[in-house]
Amino acid sequence: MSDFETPSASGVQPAAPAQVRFSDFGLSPDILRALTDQGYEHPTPIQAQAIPVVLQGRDVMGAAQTGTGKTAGFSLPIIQLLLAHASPSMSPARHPVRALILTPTRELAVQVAENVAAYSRHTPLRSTVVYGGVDMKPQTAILRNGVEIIIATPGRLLDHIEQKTVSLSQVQMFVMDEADRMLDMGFLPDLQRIINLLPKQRQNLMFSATFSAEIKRLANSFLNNPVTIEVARSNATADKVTQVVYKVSDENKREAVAHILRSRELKQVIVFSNTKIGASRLARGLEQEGMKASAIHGDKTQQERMAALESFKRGEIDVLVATDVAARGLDISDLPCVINYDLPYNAEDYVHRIGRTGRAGASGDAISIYTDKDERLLADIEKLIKQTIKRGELQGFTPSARGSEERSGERRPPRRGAEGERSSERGSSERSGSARPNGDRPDRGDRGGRPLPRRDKVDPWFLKPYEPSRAPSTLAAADVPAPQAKPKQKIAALLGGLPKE
DNA sequence: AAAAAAC
Repeated sequence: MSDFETPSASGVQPAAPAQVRFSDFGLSPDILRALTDQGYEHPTPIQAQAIPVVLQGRDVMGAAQTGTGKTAGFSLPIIQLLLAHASPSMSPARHPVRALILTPTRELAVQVAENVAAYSRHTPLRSTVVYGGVDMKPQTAILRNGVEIIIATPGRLLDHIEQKTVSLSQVQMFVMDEADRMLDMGFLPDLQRIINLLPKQRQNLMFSATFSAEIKRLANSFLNNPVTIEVARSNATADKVTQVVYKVSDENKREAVAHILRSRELKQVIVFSNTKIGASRLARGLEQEGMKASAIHGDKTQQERMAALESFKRGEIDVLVATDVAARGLDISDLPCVINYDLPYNAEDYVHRIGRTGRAGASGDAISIYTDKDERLLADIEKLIKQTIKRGELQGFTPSARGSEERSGERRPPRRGAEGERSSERGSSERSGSARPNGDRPDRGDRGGRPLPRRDKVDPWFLKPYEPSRAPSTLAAADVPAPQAKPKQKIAALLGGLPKE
C-alpha cells in the first residue's frame, strides 16, 4: 500500500472507496495554499487519522515511523489551531511560544522545522529551530523577535531557557517526536525539566516508532486520555525492501563493502557503522578506493554534519557513512540502497536503518554484512521482523566452513590455552562510567572471581509511582530550570517536580 | 556494547 504523500509515479494508488482530501478537514485556506504549493492533495493514512483528532484538541499517542507523513500529521493541525485561537491575552509577549516540538537529533529538528515553515509560509505565524553545536547568538536574535512555534533538541532549549531568551509559560501544544529515541538515558532528565516548565493546561502529542513498556509509561505520565493512532506496523517496510545478508570474515569487512559498492553500480548509498570511529575509518578507506564518501556522526562538528548531509542530498557524494545518528527520521528521497557495515546492537535499529530506503512507494535494497560473532544479532533481528533474511554469497569474501584463519598468517590470534590470556579480558571496566556515577567499579587488581559489575538499570522518573506526600517543588511554578545538580540529586529534584495530577 | 544531546 502506498503510505506516502508525494505524487510518486512508481507507487500505485490503491483504489480507496472515497479519497480524502486535505480540503476536507476545514483547514485555513492559507494552509491549503501551502499544500498546493508542494503538490499535496491527499493525506496519508496517519494524516487522515491524526489531523481531525488533533483539531479536536485531544492528546495523541501516535505509532508511526518517519516516511509515513507524520510530520505534516501533527504540524498542519497545530498551525490551524494556533491560527484559530488567538494568543492568550495575559501574555506579555507579542509572539509568545505557543507550540513546542522536541526531536532527538539536530538534523531531525532542522527537517521538521523546514516542514513547519513550508506549511505556515502563507500565515502570520512565526517558527524557528533551536539546537546545539552552533552559535547561540543568531538563535537568540530570532527568539527575541518572538516565535509561535519552536522546534528544538532538548539541551539547547534548556540553555536558552537559562539565558531567559525563551519562555515556555504560554505553550499550548507540546509534541514529542521519536519518543522512543528520547527515552534513551540522558534525555530523561532534560525532558522532565522541560515538561515541568510547561503550563498544565495544554495539548500533548507523542510519536514513537516502537512501543515498549517504558514508552507506554511515559505516555501515561503526561498524556491526558490520549487517542491512540497506529499506522503501518514497522515491518510493513519489508514489503518494499529486498533484504540480504552476506557473511564475511572480520578482516574483510571494509573490502566487502567496497566490493558491494563497486559491483552494484549503486548511485547513492548510506552505510551504517556501529561506531563513530568505524564510520570515519570506513569513509576514509572508501575515499582511498576512489569513491566519493563522507562520514556523519556525533563527533563531527555541526558544520561538518550539515555539510555531509547537504552534499549527499545534492548528489555530490555517493556514499554517506553514518552512525545511528542518521538511522531515524532523516528523509532523503529516492535512496535505493542501505548497507549495514555492522549489524546494529538493537534489533529495532535495523528496522530504522533499512527504513531509510524503499521510501515513496519505491523499492529498495538493504544489504548487511556480518561475521561469525554476529550470529546472535542476526537471529534477534530476524525474530523481530518475523522473517528469515536471505543469505547471499559474496564471491571471494564468504569465509569457508573450516575457518578463515589460514589466510592471515601473522595476525592470527593466540591459540586458546590454559592461560586464558585473551585480549578481551581487559577493557570491560574502562567505560563503565556513564550509568554509574561513582559506583561499584572493581579497581583493585584482584577481582577474585567476582562477576563483572552489573550495570544496574537506573530507575527513570516515570517508572516511579507518584508520591503525593512529597512537598511541591517551586520548579513547576517558576519559569526557571533547576540549577545544575549532581546526578543523584537531579533525579530526586525531578520527582519532586512532577505535576500534581 | 554504542550513540545522541548544552556550554
